[in-house]
Amino acid sequence: MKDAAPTTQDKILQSAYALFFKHGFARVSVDAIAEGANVTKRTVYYHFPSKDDIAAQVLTAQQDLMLQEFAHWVGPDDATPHDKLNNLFAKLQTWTQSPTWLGSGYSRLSMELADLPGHPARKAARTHKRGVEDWLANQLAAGGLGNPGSRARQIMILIEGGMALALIHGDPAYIQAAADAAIALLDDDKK
Amino acid sequence: MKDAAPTTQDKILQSAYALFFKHGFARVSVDAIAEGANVTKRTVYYHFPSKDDIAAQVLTAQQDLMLQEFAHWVGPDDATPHDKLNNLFAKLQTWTQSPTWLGSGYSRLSMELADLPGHPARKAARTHKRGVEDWLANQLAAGGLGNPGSRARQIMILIEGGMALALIHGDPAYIQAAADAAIALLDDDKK
DNA sequence: GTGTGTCGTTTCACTGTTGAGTATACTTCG
DNA sequence: CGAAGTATACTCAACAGTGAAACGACACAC
Repeated sequence: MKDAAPTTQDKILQSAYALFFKHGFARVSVDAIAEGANVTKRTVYYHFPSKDDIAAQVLTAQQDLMLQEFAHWVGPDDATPHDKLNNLFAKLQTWTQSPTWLGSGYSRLSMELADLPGHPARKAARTHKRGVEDWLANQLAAGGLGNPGSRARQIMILIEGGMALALIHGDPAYIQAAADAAIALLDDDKK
Repeated sequence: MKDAAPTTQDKILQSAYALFFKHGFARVSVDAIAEGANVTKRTVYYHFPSKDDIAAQVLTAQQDLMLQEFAHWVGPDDATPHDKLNNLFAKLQTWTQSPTWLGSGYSRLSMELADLPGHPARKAARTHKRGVEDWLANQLAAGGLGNPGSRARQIMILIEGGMALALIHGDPAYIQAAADAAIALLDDDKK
């Protein structure tokens, strides 16, 4: 197992990941990241040019993992879009009910840095969200559905809104409501 | 015109509003709030016990204004739910296209303070979102629709998700997609 | 109407802490 | 040796919050 000896870079990214996703960007210090990685701040600055850059790299590093996770969530490739959506939202609801869940890290960082559209972490978040939307559209297209692009976008909106309101109210019922809406839209032949 | 002499408290709240909604909570200093209100920091602390409390009062003060704004957006009381929704989303899209628009301040503050569910600003945000959802349900019920509660919740989710993704991508098309979904759900008799 | 006290408000000047980022020296390993 | 990586110790700025004094308007006395 290679994991027994993670590189210093990885240790830093892992520490930063945990802290950023818990407390956000501004309220995490580079000292705290260093401490979590068991190195000094100077070492952090040897591997990364700035705190902003660390945030961007954290998000980028998570991207593939998240897509794999989603792919796992929808279940077997040959399931119907209907079943895939149900599976996806069921897993999403489980996830949001975890006591350590604090929303989507990408969305949270984007909102915290709303006034800085050029921030590297913002770009990473955009790439991630677009990647998920595209992947979702492919899933729907593979299931033979019409308008996979606009359907995928609507599902993204429902997921995003559901997570946001579930977080704000601390109530997973918003995920269920989003799931219901997604299924209803899927069954709607007019679109 | 009484507005010519706003109280010191109001000046502080107004300054804090502008800064919090632009830069978020953590990246705004009490010194900056004071400067924007043309008072010293000590004066700020005379009127408010803490920075956290200022945030909460800013959100609370905006609450009624936002509801009035929404009421204005949906148009005449006797319009059909269909028309009201169309009006609402059209105005929402116009709003999000303003160059100074940076998302919902309530959502952004909630996300920034995700790890602090007991924070006074979080409570103010919950109250606000719940208020909008209830108002929306009343609008739908007044239009004679079934299941106004669950429909209102789905519309809230679409608004929330649409705004989040419009902000992340800088693309108002997400509001349009949310509007399409909302109308489709409204026309869907099964629900 | 001038003097004096008082109370609500505001300011000046300050504390102690923490922040991002850096100059430089040490270590370790090929 | 030399280069990559890590640590010590530092700079300088910004931060939330505070102590104590000054201001200003109004009240009451004479």
